[in-house]
Amino acid sequence: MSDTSEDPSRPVYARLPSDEAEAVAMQTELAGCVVVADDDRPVDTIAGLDIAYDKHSDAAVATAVVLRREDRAVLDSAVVRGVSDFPYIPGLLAFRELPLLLRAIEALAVTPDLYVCDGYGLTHPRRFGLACHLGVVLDAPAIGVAKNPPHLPVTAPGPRRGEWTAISAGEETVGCALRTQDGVKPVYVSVGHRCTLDTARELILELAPDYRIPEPIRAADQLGRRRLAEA
DNA sequence: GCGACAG
DNA sequence: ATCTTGTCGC
Repeated sequence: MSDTSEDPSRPVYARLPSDEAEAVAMQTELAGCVVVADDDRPVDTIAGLDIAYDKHSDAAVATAVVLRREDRAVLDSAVVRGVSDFPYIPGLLAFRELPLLLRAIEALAVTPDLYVCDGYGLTHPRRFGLACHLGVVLDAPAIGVAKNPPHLPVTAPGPRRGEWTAISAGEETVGCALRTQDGVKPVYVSVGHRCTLDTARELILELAPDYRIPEPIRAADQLGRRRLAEA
């Protein structure tokens, strides 16, 4: 069902910003587009996204894996090899990863109801992490799940699966630390676009029944490393 | 006040 | 992200 005849629907990435200042300006402007509210449509399919990098070459493999929420079965997946044209700069991860992730998403045959990104959503210095950027560009529900905490005061949640604490920046709540398994380090969940933090937190917990990392991201991560090791 | 910030 | 084995525990 993918029609590649035309897609001027990505003005944001007609070109990458030429320097940090421009990137920051883009984020600051786009941050106003983020919607923090749940859609009416139910979430039945979720896509996990990730990028694996080769150790010595500049090769990168972006993966998108769509899982059925009901049983977390894999419904579809896409892999795309490429190179990042932007370096990793704290706070500007989206400019490094989004182009490749979008290509992987385009290669999917199934359009997921929601995307789960590896990294921050609103838990970002300018409230516009990778998950927000992806969500706004696709105008789709998105959630960010990071393995490391932001430089904000974070109170450790209780030791049991499901326990969590809110993460605030000033007066606003920008995310939460969520314990997805008993006794493991928490993951940091934040809204990317078109969903609420409560929904994001509940969904991520539901999607992580056996491991610390939620299944969508875990599946994408594993697929990426496999394909990187193969060819 | 300055600097620290996902992958 | 990536470099890296065995080992402790359920």
